[in-house]
Amino acid sequence: MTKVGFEALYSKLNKRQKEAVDQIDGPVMVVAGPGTGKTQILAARIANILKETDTNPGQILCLTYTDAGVVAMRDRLIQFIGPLAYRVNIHTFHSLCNEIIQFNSSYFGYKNLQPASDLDTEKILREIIDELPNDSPLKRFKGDIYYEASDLKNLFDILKKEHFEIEVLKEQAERFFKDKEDSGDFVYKVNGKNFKKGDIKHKDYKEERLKIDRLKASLDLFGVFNQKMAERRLYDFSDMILWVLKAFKEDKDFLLNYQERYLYFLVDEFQDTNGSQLELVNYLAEYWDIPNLFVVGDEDQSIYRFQGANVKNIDLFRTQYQQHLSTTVLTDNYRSAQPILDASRALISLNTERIATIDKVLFSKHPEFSKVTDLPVIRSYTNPIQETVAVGNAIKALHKQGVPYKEMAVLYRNHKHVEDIIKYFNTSDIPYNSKRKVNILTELFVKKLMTMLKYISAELNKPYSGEAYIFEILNYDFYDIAPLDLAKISVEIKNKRGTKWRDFLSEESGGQQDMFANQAGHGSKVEIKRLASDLEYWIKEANNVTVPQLIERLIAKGGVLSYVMQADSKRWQMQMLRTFFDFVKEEAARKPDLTLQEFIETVELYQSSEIPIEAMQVLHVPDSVNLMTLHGSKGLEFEHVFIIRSIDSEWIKKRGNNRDFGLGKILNSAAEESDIEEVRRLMYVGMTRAKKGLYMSYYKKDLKEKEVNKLQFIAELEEKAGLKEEHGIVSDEDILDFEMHYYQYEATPEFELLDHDYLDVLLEKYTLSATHLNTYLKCPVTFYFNHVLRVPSAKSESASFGTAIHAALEELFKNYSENKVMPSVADVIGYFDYSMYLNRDSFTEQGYKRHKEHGKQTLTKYYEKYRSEWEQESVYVIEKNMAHIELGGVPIKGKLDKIVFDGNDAYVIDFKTGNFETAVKKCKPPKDEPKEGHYEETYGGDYWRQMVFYHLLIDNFTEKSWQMKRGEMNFVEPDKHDNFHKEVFTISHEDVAVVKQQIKDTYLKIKAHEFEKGCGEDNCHWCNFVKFYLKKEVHITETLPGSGVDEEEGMS
DNA sequence: TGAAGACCCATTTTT
DNA sequence: TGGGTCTTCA
Repeated sequence: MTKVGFEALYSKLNKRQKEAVDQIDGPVMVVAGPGTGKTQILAARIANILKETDTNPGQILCLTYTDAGVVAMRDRLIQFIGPLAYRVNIHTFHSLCNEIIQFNSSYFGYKNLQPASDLDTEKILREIIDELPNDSPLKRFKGDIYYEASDLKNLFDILKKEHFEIEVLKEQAERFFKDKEDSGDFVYKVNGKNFKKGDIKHKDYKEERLKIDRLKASLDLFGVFNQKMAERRLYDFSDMILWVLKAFKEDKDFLLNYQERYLYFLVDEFQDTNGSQLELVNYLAEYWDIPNLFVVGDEDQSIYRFQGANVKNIDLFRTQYQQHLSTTVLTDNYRSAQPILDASRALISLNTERIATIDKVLFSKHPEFSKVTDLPVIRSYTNPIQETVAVGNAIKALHKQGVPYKEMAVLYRNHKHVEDIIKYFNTSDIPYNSKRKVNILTELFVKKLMTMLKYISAELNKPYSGEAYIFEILNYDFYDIAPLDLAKISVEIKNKRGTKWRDFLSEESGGQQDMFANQAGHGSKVEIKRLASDLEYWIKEANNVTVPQLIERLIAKGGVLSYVMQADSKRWQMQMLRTFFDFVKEEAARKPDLTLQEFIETVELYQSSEIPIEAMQVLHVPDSVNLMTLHGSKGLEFEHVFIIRSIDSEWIKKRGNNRDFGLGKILNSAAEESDIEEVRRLMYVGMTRAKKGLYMSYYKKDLKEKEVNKLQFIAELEEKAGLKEEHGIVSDEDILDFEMHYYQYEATPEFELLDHDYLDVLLEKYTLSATHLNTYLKCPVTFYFNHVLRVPSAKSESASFGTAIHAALEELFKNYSENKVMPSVADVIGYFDYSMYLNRDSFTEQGYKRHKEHGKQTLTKYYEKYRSEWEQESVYVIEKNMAHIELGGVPIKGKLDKIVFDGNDAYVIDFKTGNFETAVKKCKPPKDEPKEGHYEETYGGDYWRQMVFYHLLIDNFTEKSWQMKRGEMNFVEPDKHDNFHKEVFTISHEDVAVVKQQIKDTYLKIKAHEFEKGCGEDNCHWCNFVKFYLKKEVHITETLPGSGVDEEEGMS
């Protein structure tokens, strides 16, 4: 190892760099353009201080924003001063604050403060919202959650990002609104148009008011939130600088402790929330009349405003220390060719959010690239596929010329922009590095583990309650069991009524019986035995060990680990496994007596709250092309840089999106220009990553042939930097070749059915019902698994809730017709509670409480609304079973909730739980010219069909000569405005004819075993099952969309 | 012409 | 969920 020392490295600095380093006293600001060596300056400055003064290294505090920055800083410093570098305090702002909090936690009033997880925060917010008064706009009952998810997100964002502003701005905001309203020039933005108070409609005005009200409510929440966090000895990362600042303000001794500790402060750029980092540094430095402060930064590269970074910080700093400040501008660029620097400067000069007096004209000083004269390239392509293929081809060509892959990068605005490129790289074997965060909870692999845990937990709590999971687990590729054998077993089990999967499996593993010796393949049998004994082992172990231990055994004992070791993407699978296990351990550390059930509920809470558990998916291939977002590229450099998908609408988002209507957005509703400047800086950062070759591209028409606008910065570059756009052309052959691979992914799932003779036997006595008909029309694959193989399925919370409501109503009417006395509300709620109790195992503890409360309220309102109506009805039947009915050779059956009679005239009533708004489209008949693939328009809505089906049942019911006059869907739950709804159906001849035909067609198709083609919907449980589990290979980024449990409609 | 309905789409990232 | 945009209907 060559020994490097200060002198040697110092001599390599240029004049301006030396200037910045040499002045060792007083505040210094270094404005450094890209590629000018910021880290080197920081390191050299520290080295110089140590050389020129008798300062102890421990008295120097160097602050940066990221951990990566700390590492880079330390490495650089080692080159200058060797091991001494370890004695210099290099911190991130956060780690410094963390240290202060930990060290002084008693000052903050709490011992053993812990950082809060996102879930803690979520839980606290839920609690707060639960405590809000019922008329609060934040608390609206929606389904089974007591708040609007988007509100929660907004709150969360406000709390996280803006809580500095809040205290100050709360008052400001209110004054702002009041003044504006009073003066009449409050400009409301509604549907993208501006309105003044005079010409705004009442409705729009109200919407705007609502936003303000919500905002105010959320501001009030903030105080409560902080208090609750403190009670639990938790702190949010975004909280902690606030806490420390407060401590500095209040306690001068506390401050003194830190001021005496450090003599020099060096800051690597402020990336903070509205000046808090600057404020923190000021507090530390205020001890000295002329502080030894050294700050480096580039206002043109400030691209993290969304996370708090503010261009104004650097300006603020300058004005603050004006008097003694010496400013150095670094203009010697050691990275890029001159044409790249010129072009990027031409672009960034258009920004106004810059330090007015400093115009950084950069000069290329790179020994090799400064000689390069090639201009940056702008290319347009006809469509995105052309662009993808062209970029891929260009990369291949460069590699052929000897450019290593790792010296090339593809930069883009959003992650989704790179998906095509990845497909292209995969098909043409170009190695690439892509670093992105993946939520492991949505990954197939983790979902499989979770299902196994759910099975174990269910069986542990109540034997046989996990039946619904077994079929799925048996199909996992952790074990080598043939799907067809499983299908057969499934049917056999169903035929032997009362037999449970678990019993069957343990018999198999015990080897006492050989049920399927002749049918199932021998290989499958061995594997089934293995899995069966594993499952029993885990269930037994679950009683004796902690959750992390159980999961450890799940991984080690079963097929999981060996599967991972053999998988193509070992590294990624292991990474997921590790992240998942770390998470388990963390949860267990938080709550030492964690039960499996609790752990599962926690994970489900993460999922429902959309809080990710992230693993960094790093495909580390040594020499490979770098794919990253423009944000991710900050601080890096590559010989050749491709900036793709330069489309205006993709880069510059329209403001006022629904994700947050935080203070910033409302107060700056006119600040669109600064948005554009931020994105222009992003482009600038991207461009200045290139050393030698810079290629920017866009496409003219999207895949729907719609014209798109190119990025305005491209036009600016043409105008201001004199770059010429060229049209890129790709050969048809290349395009075709790529498209072939591209569409391969879209293939519909297919799988192997049981043999036809066997299916015939199964379907011999098949009778069609309305529910079955609906299921088949929607998705034959689901029909096959649910109604032919009859795989046990778990009942969802909402389905069980529906059952309980139905049971309560049934009991009500039964009692009334038998005793002629209307049961009281309390009675009805009693019936409901009893049914809930019977079904309590399909609820979580909280869900059970919530649904019970919701049911109580709903039934009370419903009862009050309809009681008098019910008392008018004299003759009716409840839960009428209609079987052995034949319709043109098709056996049909059904169970009707309630039929009210007037002589032979029958009025059919069906009770529906669930959201009225979403049910409306289910009540519509088919259209004459349906849109391709549109379910309701093609076949009509499920509820409509159900009613027509009932009509057919009654018409063909030979025992009685009833006539169905009317059908009615009665919605038990009111809509948002608390109105109850009935959907009344008068069934026409045409309706009857249509459904008759559907029944016949469907019956024939069932008899002909047409089950292979599913609906292919993203959230279809069984289509996903076929797609992901019956196919025995796993793609790295493949995730399983939708949840494992399907939504039940509660149709009876 | 305006209202109502259907449909599509939901950054960037650090601690 | 909820806004913007495009389509359909009165």
